Amino acid sequence: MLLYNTLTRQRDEFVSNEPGKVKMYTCGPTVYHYAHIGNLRSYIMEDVLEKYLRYIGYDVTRVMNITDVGHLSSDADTGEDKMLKGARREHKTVMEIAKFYTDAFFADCKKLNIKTPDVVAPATSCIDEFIRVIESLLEKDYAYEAGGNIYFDTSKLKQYYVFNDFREEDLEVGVREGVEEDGNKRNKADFVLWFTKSKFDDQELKWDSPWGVGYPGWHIECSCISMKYLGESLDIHCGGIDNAFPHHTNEIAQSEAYLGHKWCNYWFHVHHLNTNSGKMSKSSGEFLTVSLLESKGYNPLVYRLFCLQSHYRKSLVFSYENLDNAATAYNKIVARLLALLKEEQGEVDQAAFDSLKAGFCAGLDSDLNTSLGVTAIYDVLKAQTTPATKLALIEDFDRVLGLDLVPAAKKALEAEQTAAETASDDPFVQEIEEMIRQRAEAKKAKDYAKADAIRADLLAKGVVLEDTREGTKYKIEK
RNA sequence: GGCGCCAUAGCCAAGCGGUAAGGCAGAGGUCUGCAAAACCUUUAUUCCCCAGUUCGAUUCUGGGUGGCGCCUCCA
Repeated sequence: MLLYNTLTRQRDEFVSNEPGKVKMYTCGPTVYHYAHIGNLRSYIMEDVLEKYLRYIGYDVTRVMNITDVGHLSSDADTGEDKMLKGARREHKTVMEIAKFYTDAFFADCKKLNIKTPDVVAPATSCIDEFIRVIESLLEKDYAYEAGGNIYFDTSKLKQYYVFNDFREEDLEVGVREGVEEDGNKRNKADFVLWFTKSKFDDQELKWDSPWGVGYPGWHIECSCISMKYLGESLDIHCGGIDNAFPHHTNEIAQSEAYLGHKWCNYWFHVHHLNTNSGKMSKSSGEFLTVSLLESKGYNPLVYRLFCLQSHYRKSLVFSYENLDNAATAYNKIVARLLALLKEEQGEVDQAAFDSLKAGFCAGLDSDLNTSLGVTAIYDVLKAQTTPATKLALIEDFDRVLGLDLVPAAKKALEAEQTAAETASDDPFVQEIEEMIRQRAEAKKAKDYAKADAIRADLLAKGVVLEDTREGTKYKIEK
């Protein structure tokens, strides 16, 4: 398959280091708050990538970190740790906060059909590895101590800016409000590997190290966790586009300085979900969560479909209008599948199956074009083939798309059957059926005023009527 | 200021040099007393603008314009 690689800035044919196997790393969430649906867009698209690689036969090992320490809110050592800030806000310990939001994150993932990675490692579980790598970087002279902290020396690298053609003199430090420059740095781009000087007395997470009691910098965790579980070479590293610089740039710097060879071949970056007012972030703007969408009556998988209809490398604007659009599309697909389930199934036509499957793969092979993957669903629904073939294909595609389309249709079918079974002895249902009977008589007698009155009466009781060719059907709305 | 991504109908969106997929919404039709649903048909002479390359450009190149992102909180 072709995959856009931020490192080469083009679509490269994907070739794994070891035939048939893929080692994949994902930057996980910082667990001081709920994930918003913009964060989750990245995880959805990465999930599709992982599932597609498995679909085309790769044995994938995927690792994700949980950032539960070490994110400062400013450049210098004066900022507040985000975890601590969250803890203080909610009067809990840092570890309680981390546990709570880690659980919340995976609960959201489950609702969105995002598979949990094979390995999930909290940063706080790998402190020994961080220290070992930092010690090695110091020995190799890639790091230095200043003002009590350990810094990575970016001037020791042949090429530091791998994703962007930045020139150091053009970088503006402190362009954002509240960011101060750290005077301990030898070079503008240097970054902290280990902090020993915490400005806050109640810093809860501290570990002993050769340089004093402290805590790790932000970037070291991803490098170390990846190497701990996936070894010295990585096939694909995923994350949001905003992480390309400085986070991923720094990961490459420290990892390759430590290893002495190339570390990761493909860099997969998902672009942002925006609102009309710009980027959605944890610290500003509208904060949309999966729970919020659910409370407004949306199936979380509708949001997944919304994301899949766009390409991961395009910024996507969220609006309820567009989400409604996706909801209608989702429900229509499920309704068509429900109709297929009720038909005579027939045999699976292998030739049709293979040709439609090839269409689906052609889309995803082309830099994970999920929009074409969704189009493949419609191609199947419109195809001249048996219901069994169509259902088998949609179920097959769903191994990648994760929309639960056939299960949703089966559930609807079951609900219909259960309703039909229990209907006969439910007095409310008997009443409805009696009224429908009276309405049919009124219609026959062309007494439409009475027929409409009965319909209005039923509507008031929450019963919606539909006249179909097979007779009058009703739905009880809750 | 520097660097990068993007621009296709009312909205979302595909398209990778050969004459504009798909979805949602809309319109017309079948069915219907009406409504709803379902099904069928239909909706961009043109892809932000200006040059250039080419037999041919939405696709490539250069220059604009506009939107978004990054430049030590961020997915």
